[in-house]
Amino acid sequence: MTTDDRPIPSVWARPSRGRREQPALSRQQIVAEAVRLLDAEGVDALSMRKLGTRLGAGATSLYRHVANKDELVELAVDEVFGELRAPDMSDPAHWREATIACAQGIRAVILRHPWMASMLGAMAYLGPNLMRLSEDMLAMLEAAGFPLAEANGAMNTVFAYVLGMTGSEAAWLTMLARSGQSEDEWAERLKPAFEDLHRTHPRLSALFTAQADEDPGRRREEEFAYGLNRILDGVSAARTTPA
Amino acid sequence: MTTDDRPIPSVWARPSRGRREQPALSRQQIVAEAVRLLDAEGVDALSMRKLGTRLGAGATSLYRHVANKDELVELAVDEVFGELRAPDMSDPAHWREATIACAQGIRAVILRHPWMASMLGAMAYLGPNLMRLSEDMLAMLEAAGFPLAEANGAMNTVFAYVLGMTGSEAAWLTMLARSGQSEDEWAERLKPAFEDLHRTHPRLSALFTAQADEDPGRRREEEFAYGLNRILDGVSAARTTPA
DNA sequence: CCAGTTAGCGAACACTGTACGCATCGCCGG
DNA sequence: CCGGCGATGCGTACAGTGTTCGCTAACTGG
Repeated sequence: MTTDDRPIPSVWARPSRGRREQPALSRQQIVAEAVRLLDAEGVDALSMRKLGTRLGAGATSLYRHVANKDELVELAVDEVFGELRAPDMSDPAHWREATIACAQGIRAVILRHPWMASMLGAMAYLGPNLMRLSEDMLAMLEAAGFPLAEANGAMNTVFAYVLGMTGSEAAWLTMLARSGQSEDEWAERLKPAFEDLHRTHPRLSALFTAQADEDPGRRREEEFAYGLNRILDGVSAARTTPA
Repeated sequence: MTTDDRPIPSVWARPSRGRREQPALSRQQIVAEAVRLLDAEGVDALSMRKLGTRLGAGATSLYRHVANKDELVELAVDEVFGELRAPDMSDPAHWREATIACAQGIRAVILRHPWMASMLGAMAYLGPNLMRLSEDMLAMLEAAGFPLAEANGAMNTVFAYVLGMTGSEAAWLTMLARSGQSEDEWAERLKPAFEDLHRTHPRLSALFTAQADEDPGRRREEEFAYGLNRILDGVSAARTTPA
Protein backbone atom coordinates (compact mmCIF):
# COMPACT_ATOMS: atom_id res chain seq x y z
CA MET A 1 0.00 0.00 0.00
CA THR A 2 2.85 2.32 0.74
CA THR A 3 5.33 0.75 -1.65
CA ASP A 4 3.63 0.81 -5.00
CA ASP A 5 2.00 4.19 -4.99
CA ARG A 6 5.35 5.85 -5.37
CA PRO A 7 6.38 5.96 -8.99
CA ILE A 8 9.47 3.74 -8.79
CA PRO A 9 10.90 3.32 -12.24
CA SER A 10 11.02 -0.46 -12.14
CA VAL A 11 10.29 -2.54 -15.17
CA TRP A 12 8.47 -5.13 -13.02
CA ALA A 13 6.09 -2.72 -11.40
CA ARG A 14 5.38 -0.99 -14.66
CA PRO A 15 1.58 -0.71 -14.69
CA SER A 16 1.15 -1.59 -18.33
CA ARG A 17 -2.58 -1.68 -17.93
CA GLY A 18 -3.50 -0.56 -21.39
CA ARG A 19 -4.53 3.04 -21.49
CA ARG A 20 -7.54 1.82 -23.39
CA GLU A 21 -9.49 0.32 -20.53
CA GLN A 22 -11.66 3.32 -21.18
CA PRO A 23 -11.29 5.57 -24.18
CA ALA A 24 -9.74 7.67 -21.44
CA LEU A 25 -10.73 11.16 -22.49
CA SER A 26 -13.15 12.52 -25.00
CA ARG A 27 -14.41 15.99 -25.73
CA GLN A 28 -17.94 15.01 -24.73
CA GLN A 29 -16.76 13.63 -21.41
CA ILE A 30 -14.66 16.68 -20.66
CA VAL A 31 -17.44 19.10 -21.43
CA ALA A 32 -19.96 17.12 -19.40
CA GLU A 33 -17.64 17.02 -16.40
CA ALA A 34 -16.96 20.73 -16.78
CA VAL A 35 -20.68 21.41 -16.57
CA ARG A 36 -20.91 19.25 -13.48
CA LEU A 37 -18.02 21.08 -11.84
CA LEU A 38 -19.48 24.48 -12.71
CA ASP A 39 -22.84 23.46 -11.30
CA ALA A 40 -21.32 22.12 -8.12
CA GLU A 41 -18.71 24.73 -7.26
CA GLY A 42 -19.43 27.78 -9.37
CA VAL A 43 -17.56 29.65 -12.02
CA ASP A 44 -14.45 30.52 -10.02
CA ALA A 45 -13.78 26.89 -9.21
CA LEU A 46 -13.33 25.83 -12.81
CA SER A 47 -9.64 25.32 -13.41
CA MET A 48 -8.01 23.03 -15.89
CA ARG A 49 -6.12 21.19 -13.16
CA LYS A 50 -9.16 20.56 -11.04
CA LEU A 51 -11.14 19.43 -14.03
CA GLY A 52 -8.32 17.14 -15.07
CA THR A 53 -8.11 15.60 -11.62
CA ARG A 54 -11.85 14.95 -11.63
CA LEU A 55 -11.45 13.04 -14.85
CA GLY A 56 -8.53 11.07 -13.47
CA ALA A 57 -6.21 12.81 -15.88
CA GLY A 58 -3.46 15.38 -15.86
CA ALA A 59 -4.33 18.98 -16.41
CA THR A 60 -2.62 19.40 -19.73
CA SER A 61 -4.15 16.30 -21.23
CA LEU A 62 -7.34 18.22 -21.78
CA TYR A 63 -5.62 20.35 -24.38
CA ARG A 64 -5.58 17.40 -26.76
CA HIS A 65 -9.35 17.67 -27.00
CA VAL A 66 -9.99 21.34 -26.41
CA ALA A 67 -8.05 24.33 -27.68
CA ASN A 68 -8.61 26.80 -24.85
CA LYS A 69 -10.33 27.23 -21.61
CA ASP A 70 -12.46 29.73 -23.46
CA GLU A 71 -13.41 27.16 -26.05
CA LEU A 72 -14.21 24.70 -23.29
CA VAL A 73 -16.55 27.21 -21.71
CA GLU A 74 -18.17 27.87 -25.04
CA LEU A 75 -18.79 24.17 -25.46
CA ALA A 76 -20.16 23.95 -21.95
CA VAL A 77 -22.63 26.74 -22.67
CA ASP A 78 -23.84 25.00 -25.79
CA GLU A 79 -24.07 21.72 -23.94
CA VAL A 80 -26.38 23.30 -21.40
CA PHE A 81 -28.54 24.89 -24.08
CA GLY A 82 -28.86 21.40 -25.46
CA GLU A 83 -31.07 20.59 -22.49
CA LEU A 84 -33.72 22.79 -24.08
CA ARG A 85 -36.33 20.87 -25.95
CA ALA A 86 -38.38 23.12 -28.16
CA PRO A 87 -41.87 23.20 -26.70
CA ASP A 88 -44.84 22.09 -28.71
CA MET A 89 -45.20 24.57 -31.52
CA SER A 90 -47.55 22.58 -33.72
CA ASP A 91 -50.71 24.59 -33.15
CA PRO A 92 -50.24 28.15 -34.40
CA ALA A 93 -53.23 29.32 -32.40
CA HIS A 94 -51.27 28.71 -29.21
CA TRP A 95 -48.27 30.80 -30.21
CA ARG A 96 -48.55 32.75 -26.98
CA GLU A 97 -48.46 29.70 -24.76
CA ALA A 98 -45.67 28.20 -26.83
CA THR A 99 -43.58 31.36 -26.52
CA ILE A 100 -44.18 31.51 -22.80
CA ALA A 101 -43.20 27.88 -22.43
CA CYS A 102 -40.03 28.52 -24.39
CA ALA A 103 -39.12 31.56 -22.32
CA GLN A 104 -39.72 29.70 -19.11
CA GLY A 105 -37.64 26.83 -20.42
CA ILE A 106 -34.69 29.15 -21.00
CA ARG A 107 -35.19 30.69 -17.60
CA ALA A 108 -35.23 27.28 -15.96
CA VAL A 109 -32.04 26.24 -17.73
CA ILE A 110 -30.19 29.36 -16.65
CA LEU A 111 -31.38 29.07 -13.06
CA ARG A 112 -30.34 25.41 -13.03
CA HIS A 113 -26.85 26.47 -14.13
CA PRO A 114 -26.39 29.94 -12.66
CA TRP A 115 -22.83 30.31 -13.95
CA MET A 116 -24.38 30.72 -17.39
CA ALA A 117 -25.24 34.29 -16.45
CA SER A 118 -21.56 35.22 -16.16
CA MET A 119 -20.78 33.65 -19.50
CA LEU A 120 -23.54 35.09 -21.65
CA GLY A 121 -22.41 38.64 -21.02
CA ALA A 122 -18.82 37.74 -21.81
CA MET A 123 -19.20 35.90 -25.09
CA ALA A 124 -21.21 36.17 -28.26
CA TYR A 125 -23.06 32.90 -28.26
CA LEU A 126 -23.68 31.39 -31.65
CA GLY A 127 -23.86 27.67 -30.83
CA PRO A 128 -25.92 25.24 -32.84
CA ASN A 129 -28.40 24.41 -30.11
CA LEU A 130 -29.63 27.97 -29.76
CA MET A 131 -29.71 28.41 -33.51
CA ARG A 132 -32.00 25.43 -33.81
CA LEU A 133 -34.28 26.87 -31.16
CA SER A 134 -34.33 30.25 -32.90
CA GLU A 135 -35.26 28.71 -36.22
CA ASP A 136 -38.09 26.75 -34.62
CA MET A 137 -39.45 29.81 -32.87
CA LEU A 138 -39.32 31.83 -36.07
CA ALA A 139 -41.23 29.11 -37.87
CA MET A 140 -43.83 29.00 -35.15
CA LEU A 141 -44.32 32.76 -35.09
CA GLU A 142 -44.54 32.89 -38.86
CA ALA A 143 -47.21 30.20 -38.82
CA ALA A 144 -49.04 32.24 -36.21
CA GLY A 145 -49.29 35.17 -38.59
CA PHE A 146 -46.18 37.24 -37.96
CA PRO A 147 -44.27 38.44 -41.00
CA LEU A 148 -40.71 37.15 -40.79
CA ALA A 149 -39.20 40.50 -39.88
CA GLU A 150 -41.75 41.01 -37.10
CA ALA A 151 -41.24 37.47 -35.91
CA ASN A 152 -37.54 38.20 -35.67
CA GLY A 153 -38.13 41.38 -33.73
CA ALA A 154 -40.51 39.65 -31.36
CA MET A 155 -38.13 36.77 -30.77
CA ASN A 156 -35.17 39.02 -30.13
CA THR A 157 -37.19 41.12 -27.74
CA VAL A 158 -38.41 38.14 -25.77
CA PHE A 159 -34.98 36.59 -25.74
CA ALA A 160 -33.27 39.78 -24.58
CA TYR A 161 -35.83 40.11 -21.81
CA VAL A 162 -35.35 36.54 -20.65
CA LEU A 163 -31.59 36.96 -20.67
CA GLY A 164 -31.62 40.20 -18.76
CA MET A 165 -34.20 39.18 -16.21
CA THR A 166 -32.85 35.71 -15.57
CA GLY A 167 -29.29 36.90 -15.65
CA SER A 168 -29.91 39.33 -12.81
CA GLU A 169 -31.83 36.66 -10.98
CA ALA A 170 -29.03 34.15 -11.30
CA ALA A 171 -26.44 36.70 -10.25
CA TRP A 172 -28.47 37.53 -7.17
CA LEU A 173 -28.94 33.89 -6.26
CA THR A 174 -25.27 33.03 -6.63
CA MET A 175 -24.37 36.02 -4.53
CA LEU A 176 -26.71 34.76 -1.84
CA ALA A 177 -25.30 31.27 -2.10
CA ARG A 178 -21.74 32.53 -1.86
CA SER A 179 -22.50 34.59 1.20
CA GLY A 180 -24.20 31.58 2.75
CA GLN A 181 -27.14 33.65 3.89
CA SER A 182 -30.80 33.21 3.14
CA GLU A 183 -32.91 35.87 1.50
CA ASP A 184 -34.57 36.67 4.83
CA GLU A 185 -31.27 37.06 6.61
CA TRP A 186 -30.27 39.52 3.95
CA ALA A 187 -33.41 41.54 4.47
CA GLU A 188 -32.74 41.47 8.20
CA ARG A 189 -29.22 42.75 7.69
CA LEU A 190 -30.54 45.69 5.70
CA LYS A 191 -32.98 46.78 8.37
CA PRO A 192 -30.61 49.38 9.88
CA ALA A 193 -30.16 51.19 6.56
CA PHE A 194 -33.87 51.10 5.99
CA GLU A 195 -34.65 54.37 7.71
CA ASP A 196 -32.43 56.22 5.28
CA LEU A 197 -33.86 54.32 2.35
CA HIS A 198 -37.33 55.37 3.33
CA ARG A 199 -36.28 58.98 3.46
CA THR A 200 -34.33 59.14 0.21
CA HIS A 201 -36.07 56.45 -1.85
CA PRO A 202 -39.64 56.22 -0.60
CA ARG A 203 -40.97 54.28 -3.55
CA LEU A 204 -38.27 51.61 -3.49
CA SER A 205 -38.77 51.34 0.22
CA ALA A 206 -42.52 50.88 -0.16
CA LEU A 207 -41.96 48.13 -2.71
CA PHE A 208 -39.53 46.35 -0.42
CA THR A 209 -41.87 46.33 2.51
CA ALA A 210 -44.77 45.24 0.31
CA GLN A 211 -42.75 42.25 -0.86
CA ALA A 212 -41.39 41.43 2.55
CA ASP A 213 -43.71 38.57 3.41
CA GLU A 214 -44.04 36.95 0.03
CA ASP A 215 -42.20 33.80 -0.91
CA PRO A 216 -39.21 35.17 -2.84
CA GLY A 217 -39.09 32.35 -5.38
CA ARG A 218 -42.75 32.66 -6.19
CA ARG A 219 -42.45 36.43 -6.38
CA ARG A 220 -39.63 36.23 -8.91
CA GLU A 221 -41.60 33.79 -11.01
CA GLU A 222 -44.54 36.14 -11.08
CA GLU A 223 -42.44 39.17 -11.90
CA PHE A 224 -40.89 37.26 -14.75
CA ALA A 225 -44.29 36.22 -16.06
CA TYR A 226 -45.63 39.76 -15.69
CA GLY A 227 -43.02 41.34 -17.90
CA LEU A 228 -43.18 38.52 -20.38
CA ASN A 229 -46.92 38.97 -20.74
CA ARG A 230 -46.59 42.70 -21.24
CA ILE A 231 -44.05 42.06 -24.00
CA LEU A 232 -46.33 39.55 -25.69
CA ASP A 233 -49.17 42.05 -25.45
CA GLY A 234 -47.10 44.65 -27.19
CA VAL A 235 -45.79 42.28 -29.78
CA SER A 236 -49.05 40.65 -30.76
CA ALA A 237 -50.25 43.74 -32.63
CA ALA A 238 -47.66 42.97 -35.29
CA ARG A 239 -49.56 39.89 -36.45
CA THR A 240 -51.28 40.18 -39.79
CA THR A 241 -54.11 37.86 -38.77
CA PRO A 242 -55.21 39.05 -35.34
CA ALA A 243 -56.98 36.84 -32.86
CA MET B 1 21.25 58.68 -15.23
CA THR B 2 22.54 55.19 -14.64
CA THR B 3 23.78 55.75 -11.13
CA ASP B 4 20.79 57.02 -9.20
CA ASP B 5 18.06 54.81 -10.54
CA ARG B 6 19.53 51.87 -8.68
CA PRO B 7 18.31 51.86 -5.09
CA ILE B 8 21.65 52.36 -3.33
CA PRO B 9 21.05 52.67 0.39
CA SER B 10 22.88 55.92 0.79
CA VAL B 11 21.74 58.56 3.19
CA TRP B 12 22.76 61.32 0.78
CA ALA B 13 20.81 60.06 -2.16
CA ARG B 14 17.80 59.35 0.01
CA PRO B 15 14.91 60.77 -2.05
CA SER B 16 13.09 62.30 0.87
CA ARG B 17 10.64 63.96 -1.49
CA GLY B 18 7.62 64.02 0.70
CA ARG B 19 5.12 61.38 -0.23
CA ARG B 20 2.56 64.13 -0.24
CA GLU B 21 3.53 65.88 -3.43
CA GLN B 22 0.23 64.45 -4.54
CA PRO B 23 -2.26 62.89 -2.16
CA ALA B 24 -0.72 59.81 -3.76
CA LEU B 25 -3.64 57.41 -3.83
CA SER B 26 -7.31 57.73 -3.20
CA ARG B 27 -10.23 55.43 -3.75
CA GLN B 28 -11.72 57.79 -6.32
CA GLN B 29 -8.50 57.95 -8.25
CA ILE B 30 -8.06 54.19 -8.21
CA VAL B 31 -11.58 53.53 -9.40
CA ALA B 32 -11.34 56.14 -12.12
CA GLU B 33 -8.08 54.71 -13.40
CA ALA B 34 -9.56 51.20 -13.28
CA VAL B 35 -12.39 52.37 -15.51
CA ARG B 36 -9.91 53.90 -17.90
CA LEU B 37 -7.88 50.70 -18.01
CA LEU B 38 -10.98 48.57 -18.55
CA ASP B 39 -12.13 50.83 -21.36
CA ALA B 40 -8.75 50.82 -23.02
CA GLU B 41 -7.69 47.19 -22.75
CA GLY B 42 -10.74 45.16 -21.83
CA VAL B 43 -11.71 43.07 -18.91
CA ASP B 44 -8.88 40.52 -19.04
CA ALA B 45 -6.26 43.24 -18.84
CA LEU B 46 -7.34 44.49 -15.44
CA SER B 47 -4.82 43.27 -12.91
CA MET B 48 -3.88 44.84 -9.64
CA ARG B 49 -0.24 45.13 -10.64
CA LYS B 50 -0.95 46.81 -13.95
CA LEU B 51 -3.39 49.16 -12.32
CA GLY B 52 -0.88 49.97 -9.62
CA THR B 53 1.83 50.70 -12.16
CA ARG B 54 -0.49 53.03 -14.04
CA LEU B 55 -1.00 54.96 -10.86
CA GLY B 56 2.73 55.09 -10.18
CA ALA B 57 2.26 52.84 -7.18
CA GLY B 58 3.00 49.32 -6.15
CA ALA B 59 0.37 46.71 -6.68
CA THR B 60 -0.35 46.00 -3.07
CA SER B 61 -0.78 49.63 -2.15
CA LEU B 62 -4.24 49.52 -3.64
CA TYR B 63 -5.40 47.24 -0.87
CA ARG B 64 -5.21 50.15 1.57
CA HIS B 65 -8.15 51.71 -0.27
CA VAL B 66 -10.03 48.74 -1.65
CA ALA B 67 -10.74 45.43 -0.01
CA ASN B 68 -10.82 43.14 -3.02
CA LYS B 69 -10.51 43.12 -6.73
CA ASP B 70 -14.20 42.23 -6.66
CA GLU B 71 -15.00 45.29 -4.59
CA LEU B 72 -12.94 47.41 -6.96
CA VAL B 73 -14.94 46.12 -9.89
CA GLU B 74 -18.16 46.80 -8.04
CA LEU B 75 -17.06 50.36 -7.48
CA ALA B 76 -16.06 50.69 -11.12
CA VAL B 77 -19.51 49.56 -12.20
CA ASP B 78 -21.18 52.10 -9.98
CA GLU B 79 -18.80 54.78 -11.16
CA VAL B 80 -19.86 54.14 -14.72
CA PHE B 81 -23.54 54.19 -13.86
CA GLY B 82 -22.82 57.56 -12.34
CA GLU B 83 -22.44 58.89 -15.87
CA LEU B 84 -26.19 58.49 -16.24
CA ARG B 85 -28.11 61.68 -15.77
CA ALA B 86 -31.78 61.01 -15.30
CA PRO B 87 -33.51 62.41 -18.36
CA ASP B 88 -36.13 65.07 -18.09
CA MET B 89 -39.03 63.53 -16.26
CA SER B 90 -40.86 66.68 -15.39
CA ASP B 91 -43.76 66.38 -17.82
CA PRO B 92 -45.77 63.23 -17.03
CA ALA B 93 -47.40 63.36 -20.47
CA HIS B 94 -44.05 62.47 -22.02
CA TRP B 95 -43.46 59.38 -19.92
CA ARG B 96 -42.90 57.34 -23.05
CA GLU B 97 -40.21 59.63 -24.42
CA ALA B 98 -38.61 59.90 -21.01
CA THR B 99 -38.48 56.13 -20.63
CA ILE B 100 -37.02 55.73 -24.09
CA ALA B 101 -34.41 58.36 -23.35
CA CYS B 102 -33.52 56.59 -20.13
CA ALA B 103 -33.24 53.21 -21.84
CA GLN B 104 -31.08 54.63 -24.59
CA GLY B 105 -28.94 56.30 -21.97
CA ILE B 106 -28.27 52.99 -20.28
CA ARG B 107 -27.57 51.38 -23.63
CA ALA B 108 -25.12 54.12 -24.51
CA VAL B 109 -23.31 53.77 -21.21
CA ILE B 110 -22.90 50.02 -21.59
CA LEU B 111 -21.74 50.32 -25.19
CA ARG B 112 -19.25 52.99 -24.12
CA HIS B 113 -17.87 50.55 -21.53
CA PRO B 114 -18.43 47.11 -23.04
CA TRP B 115 -16.78 45.28 -20.13
CA MET B 116 -19.88 46.18 -18.12
CA ALA B 117 -21.68 43.34 -19.88
CA SER B 118 -19.39 40.74 -18.32
CA MET B 119 -19.84 42.23 -14.88
CA LEU B 120 -23.60 42.62 -14.75
CA GLY B 121 -24.16 38.90 -15.21
CA ALA B 122 -21.62 38.08 -12.53
CA MET B 123 -22.72 40.34 -9.71
CA ALA B 124 -25.93 41.51 -8.15
CA TYR B 125 -25.67 45.23 -8.65
CA LEU B 126 -27.17 47.36 -5.92
CA GLY B 127 -25.09 50.52 -6.17
CA PRO B 128 -26.43 53.91 -5.18
CA ASN B 129 -26.36 55.43 -8.65
CA LEU B 130 -28.73 52.88 -10.13
CA MET B 131 -30.96 53.08 -7.06
CA ARG B 132 -31.31 56.80 -7.56
CA LEU B 133 -32.22 56.27 -11.19
CA SER B 134 -34.77 53.60 -10.25
CA GLU B 135 -36.43 55.87 -7.74
CA ASP B 136 -36.65 58.68 -10.29
CA MET B 137 -38.15 56.42 -12.90
CA LEU B 138 -40.70 55.08 -10.45
CA ALA B 139 -41.69 58.62 -9.53
CA MET B 140 -42.05 59.56 -13.17
CA LEU B 141 -44.16 56.52 -14.03
CA GLU B 142 -46.35 57.06 -11.01
CA ALA B 143 -46.90 60.65 -12.05
CA ALA B 144 -47.82 59.39 -15.50
CA GLY B 145 -50.64 57.30 -14.08
CA PHE B 146 -49.09 53.94 -13.26
CA PRO B 147 -49.94 52.45 -9.87
CA LEU B 148 -46.70 51.83 -7.99
CA ALA B 149 -46.77 48.06 -8.47
CA GLU B 150 -47.34 48.43 -12.19
CA ALA B 151 -44.65 51.08 -12.43
CA ASN B 152 -42.27 48.66 -10.79
CA GLY B 153 -43.20 45.88 -13.20
CA ALA B 154 -42.79 48.17 -16.16
CA MET B 155 -39.45 49.45 -14.99
CA ASN B 156 -38.09 46.00 -14.30
CA THR B 157 -39.26 44.79 -17.68
CA VAL B 158 -37.67 47.67 -19.52
CA PHE B 159 -34.50 47.37 -17.53
CA ALA B 160 -34.19 43.62 -18.09
CA TYR B 161 -34.71 44.14 -21.79
CA VAL B 162 -32.07 46.83 -21.99
CA LEU B 163 -29.62 44.71 -20.07
CA GLY B 164 -30.20 41.60 -22.16
CA MET B 165 -30.19 43.36 -25.50
CA THR B 166 -27.24 45.61 -24.84
CA GLY B 167 -25.33 42.89 -23.07
CA SER B 168 -25.44 40.68 -26.12
CA GLU B 169 -24.57 43.65 -28.27
CA ALA B 170 -21.55 44.53 -26.17
CA ALA B 171 -20.39 40.93 -26.06
CA TRP B 172 -20.59 40.71 -29.82
CA LEU B 173 -18.72 43.95 -30.30
CA THR B 174 -15.91 43.03 -27.94
CA MET B 175 -15.61 39.68 -29.68
CA LEU B 176 -15.24 41.51 -32.97
CA ALA B 177 -12.72 43.89 -31.50
CA ARG B 178 -10.68 41.08 -30.01
CA SER B 179 -10.60 39.21 -33.29
CA GLY B 180 -9.55 42.41 -35.03
CA GLN B 181 -12.01 41.87 -37.84
CA SER B 182 -14.78 44.10 -39.07
CA GLU B 183 -18.39 43.05 -39.20
CA ASP B 184 -18.22 42.64 -42.97
CA GLU B 185 -15.13 40.48 -42.81
CA TRP B 186 -17.01 38.24 -40.40
CA ALA B 187 -19.91 37.91 -42.78
CA GLU B 188 -17.44 37.13 -45.56
CA ARG B 189 -15.83 34.43 -43.48
CA LEU B 190 -19.19 32.77 -42.91
CA LYS B 191 -20.05 32.60 -46.60
CA PRO B 192 -18.84 28.99 -47.01
CA ALA B 193 -21.10 27.71 -44.24
CA PHE B 194 -23.98 29.63 -45.68
CA GLU B 195 -25.18 26.93 -48.02
CA ASP B 196 -25.79 24.60 -45.09
CA LEU B 197 -27.42 27.35 -43.09
CA HIS B 198 -29.86 27.96 -45.90
CA ARG B 199 -30.76 24.29 -45.98
CA THR B 200 -31.17 23.71 -42.26
CA HIS B 201 -32.20 27.17 -41.04
CA PRO B 202 -33.94 28.89 -43.94
CA ARG B 203 -35.49 31.65 -41.86
CA LEU B 204 -32.29 32.67 -40.11
CA SER B 205 -30.56 32.59 -43.45
CA ALA B 206 -33.20 34.82 -45.01
CA LEU B 207 -32.84 37.31 -42.19
CA PHE B 208 -29.07 37.36 -42.57
CA THR B 209 -29.16 38.07 -46.27
CA ALA B 210 -31.85 40.71 -45.79
CA GLN B 211 -29.64 42.50 -43.29
CA ALA B 212 -26.47 42.10 -45.32
CA ASP B 213 -26.31 45.56 -46.84
CA GLU B 214 -27.57 47.62 -43.94
CA ASP B 215 -25.26 49.59 -41.74
CA PRO B 216 -24.80 47.26 -38.74
CA GLY B 217 -24.71 50.01 -36.15
CA ARG B 218 -27.88 51.62 -37.44
CA ARG B 219 -29.57 48.23 -37.66
CA ARG B 220 -28.79 47.43 -34.04
CA GLU B 221 -30.11 50.79 -32.95
CA GLU B 222 -33.34 50.17 -34.78
CA GLU B 223 -33.74 46.66 -33.43
CA PHE B 224 -33.23 48.00 -29.95
CA ALA B 225 -35.82 50.71 -30.49
CA TYR B 226 -38.25 48.23 -32.02
CA GLY B 227 -38.31 45.91 -29.02
CA LEU B 228 -38.40 48.82 -26.62
CA ASN B 229 -41.44 50.26 -28.34
CA ARG B 230 -43.24 46.93 -28.30
CA ILE B 231 -42.59 46.70 -24.57
CA LEU B 232 -43.89 50.20 -23.96
CA ASP B 233 -46.96 49.35 -26.04
CA GLY B 234 -47.64 46.35 -23.85
CA VAL B 235 -46.94 48.19 -20.65
CA SER B 236 -48.98 51.30 -21.32
CA ALA B 237 -52.27 49.46 -20.81
CA ALA B 238 -51.49 49.30 -17.12
CA ARG B 239 -51.98 53.04 -16.70
CA THR B 240 -55.07 54.09 -14.84
CA THR B 241 -55.42 57.33 -16.84
CA PRO B 242 -54.97 56.32 -20.44
CA ALA B 243 -53.91 58.70 -23.16
C1' DC C 1 9.07 66.94 20.48
C1' DC C 2 7.39 62.57 20.85
C1' DA C 3 3.81 58.59 20.23
C1' DG C 4 0.73 56.59 17.40
C1' DT C 5 -1.60 56.01 13.36
C1' DT C 6 -1.33 55.06 8.63
C1' DA C 7 0.05 54.86 3.48
C1' DG C 8 3.00 52.50 0.59
C1' DC C 9 5.89 48.76 -0.64
C1' DG C 10 8.93 44.35 -1.35
C1' DA C 11 8.83 39.66 -0.81
C1' DA C 12 6.41 35.58 -0.63
C1' DC C 13 2.60 32.06 -1.33
C1' DA C 14 -0.61 29.40 -3.56
C1' DC C 15 -2.67 29.12 -8.00
C1' DT C 16 -3.73 29.99 -12.73
C1' DG C 17 -3.62 28.95 -18.15
C1' DT C 18 -0.80 27.07 -21.28
C1' DA C 19 3.74 25.60 -24.45
C1' DC C 20 6.96 22.13 -25.02
C1' DG C 21 8.95 17.72 -25.37
C1' DC C 22 9.05 12.99 -23.99
C1' DA C 23 7.06 8.43 -23.17
C1' DT C 24 3.90 5.22 -24.46
C1' DC C 25 0.16 3.06 -26.76
C1' DG C 26 -2.74 0.89 -30.75
C1' DC C 27 -2.56 0.25 -35.38
C1' DC C 28 -1.01 -0.71 -40.15
C1' DG C 29 1.95 -1.47 -44.17
C1' DG C 30 5.67 -4.25 -45.55
C1' DC D 1 5.96 -10.64 -37.32
C1' DC D 2 7.73 -6.24 -36.73
C1' DG D 3 9.16 -1.54 -37.25
C1' DG D 4 7.65 2.90 -37.72
C1' DC D 5 3.91 6.31 -37.01
C1' DG D 6 0.30 9.10 -35.52
C1' DA D 7 -2.28 10.00 -31.55
C1' DT D 8 -2.66 10.52 -26.64
C1' DG D 9 -1.40 11.46 -21.95
C1' DC D 10 1.57 13.83 -18.80
C1' DG D 11 5.71 16.15 -16.14
C1' DT D 12 7.91 20.29 -16.20
C1' DA D 13 8.30 24.97 -16.66
C1' DC D 14 7.06 29.84 -17.29
C1' DA D 15 4.91 34.00 -16.86
C1' DG D 16 1.39 36.03 -14.47
C1' DT D 17 -2.56 36.28 -10.97
C1' DG D 18 -4.85 37.90 -6.28
C1' DT D 19 -3.71 38.51 -1.73
C1' DT D 20 -1.06 38.39 3.06
C1' DC D 21 2.49 39.93 6.01
C1' DG D 22 5.84 42.75 8.02
C1' DC D 23 8.73 46.61 7.40
C1' DT D 24 9.72 51.58 6.63
C1' DA D 25 8.74 56.28 6.67
C1' DA D 26 5.88 59.99 6.79
C1' DC D 27 2.06 62.80 8.81
C1' DT D 28 -0.73 64.26 13.02
C1' DG D 29 -2.62 65.17 17.60
C1' DG D 30 -1.20 66.14 22.23
